Amino acid sequence: MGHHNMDTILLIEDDKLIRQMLRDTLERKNYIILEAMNGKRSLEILEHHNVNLILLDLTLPDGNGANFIPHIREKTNAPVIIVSGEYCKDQKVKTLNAGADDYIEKPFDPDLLIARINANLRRYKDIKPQSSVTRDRITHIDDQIRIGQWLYDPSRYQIFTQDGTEGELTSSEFILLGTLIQNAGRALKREELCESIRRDSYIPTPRAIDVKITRLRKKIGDNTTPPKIIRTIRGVGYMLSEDAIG
Amino acid sequence: MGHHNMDTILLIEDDKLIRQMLRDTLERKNYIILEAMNGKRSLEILEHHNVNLILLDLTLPDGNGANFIPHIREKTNAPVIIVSGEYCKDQKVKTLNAGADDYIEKPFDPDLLIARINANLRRYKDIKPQSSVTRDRITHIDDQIRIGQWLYDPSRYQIFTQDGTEGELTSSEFILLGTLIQNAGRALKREELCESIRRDSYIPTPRAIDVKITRLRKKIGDNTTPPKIIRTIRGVGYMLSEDAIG
DNA sequence: TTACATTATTTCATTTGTGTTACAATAAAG
DNA sequence: CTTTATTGTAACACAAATGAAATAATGTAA
Repeated sequence: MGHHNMDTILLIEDDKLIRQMLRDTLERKNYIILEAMNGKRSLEILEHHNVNLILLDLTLPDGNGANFIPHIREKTNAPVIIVSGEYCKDQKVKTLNAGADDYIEKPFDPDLLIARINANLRRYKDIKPQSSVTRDRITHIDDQIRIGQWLYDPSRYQIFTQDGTEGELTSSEFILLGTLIQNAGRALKREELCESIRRDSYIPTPRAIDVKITRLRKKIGDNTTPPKIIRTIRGVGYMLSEDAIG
Repeated sequence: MGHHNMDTILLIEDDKLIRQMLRDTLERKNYIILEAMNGKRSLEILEHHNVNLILLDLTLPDGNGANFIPHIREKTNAPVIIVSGEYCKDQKVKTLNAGADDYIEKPFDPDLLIARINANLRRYKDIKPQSSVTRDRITHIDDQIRIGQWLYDPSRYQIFTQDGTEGELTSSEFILLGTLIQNAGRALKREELCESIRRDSYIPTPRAIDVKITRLRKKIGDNTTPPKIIRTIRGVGYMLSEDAIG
């Protein structure tokens, strides 16, 4: 995909006009832009997207921007460039110590900003060759599928044995199993599995998946040690064995 | 940490004012917004980011929006909602056939738009388990890669021999190997390797890498003296031999 | 060769990750 | 509303992985 320079920049800036100005400037240089009007939101965005560089305003409605740097660092190592309203040497030192990578004052020359951004991106890439996580396409199950000694029946939201005996999966266990089946032979992280069973406005902790997996294993009879159908991928999550389906 | 509803919406719309209006409306509902002013750029953005839903204007500078649907579908299965300037039944049918999921006309009621968006997101999630972007340091190697006599399989977080025998790498050994593969032919400093496997808030001593390398060499069968696959670069660190991969 | 520096390997206490149960919170059913 | 089923968290036991330290082996320079 040889588009060079398609890096993503997250703008954390409360002033809408400045955001818009920055967006215009940077989009002209072919960057992909994400905007956050405050610190809290920026963290939420980082939870969902890989960004290559962050422009961080110091005066945010929910606190001094510098205070967010540690939280940003928990989520990404992308370079953080501070955009400060007025020059203040103490503050500069303080923010750089806090983990910022560069510091630039308003008003700034657009070309200078671009230059700084490029320099930081270059440095970042030298240290960490890293790109966005790939996302496999997942197909919908519409036919019955054999899973172990069971038949997974999407139309009835339940599993059955050959002789018609009905399983006892709850709906979320059924969905979880479906997700595993759709991705058989691929290790799924707890977070991915969480997504598949989450109810609106509530996301369980990753450990809740362990409990569900335990129950699921028991109900489908995956009782060898270690389990053969739903395998544990230590440090990652779980994977349905390809041998188990058909 | 309930970030529910933190879905990402890609706006494909040439009119800046409408883009801005949509952004305002949707950001108020906590969606993350990406903007593309034309079809070509939208495809580039999709190359880099996972989006949950797409709002597609039909009148774009580089062609009718409907023509982009197949290209969008090559990159994502996220629902596409057409935003049309004027109502035209033929066009509606045509775009829905082309793969759009919903159709809404300008001018539209913001609440209606939100309702349609939510409905489509819900439907999409019923079908596809959605993995949020994760930030772990797992390699982004997409395909299996030969390494020595092994096959490095990112989807299973494990290495395998030609005949399917499974390796015994731990997840961090697997990640370490991935880092070496990504940088094959380049000597990596211990500090760099530390980075790739470090757990949150803990940085091991560089010597810990030696131990991991020893274990890794043993497990991949790199047992010549000196080792040929993972070579020691004295005074620097380690380097994966380019001959070993393919 | 020796003397020194760097890396390899083993050991083992510590840390981390997972399986499981019990229970509380929540949703569903009567 | 009460009862029941489902669900997720907390707690604990256990297993695996990890890395610091000690020791052995190897490379390097003189």
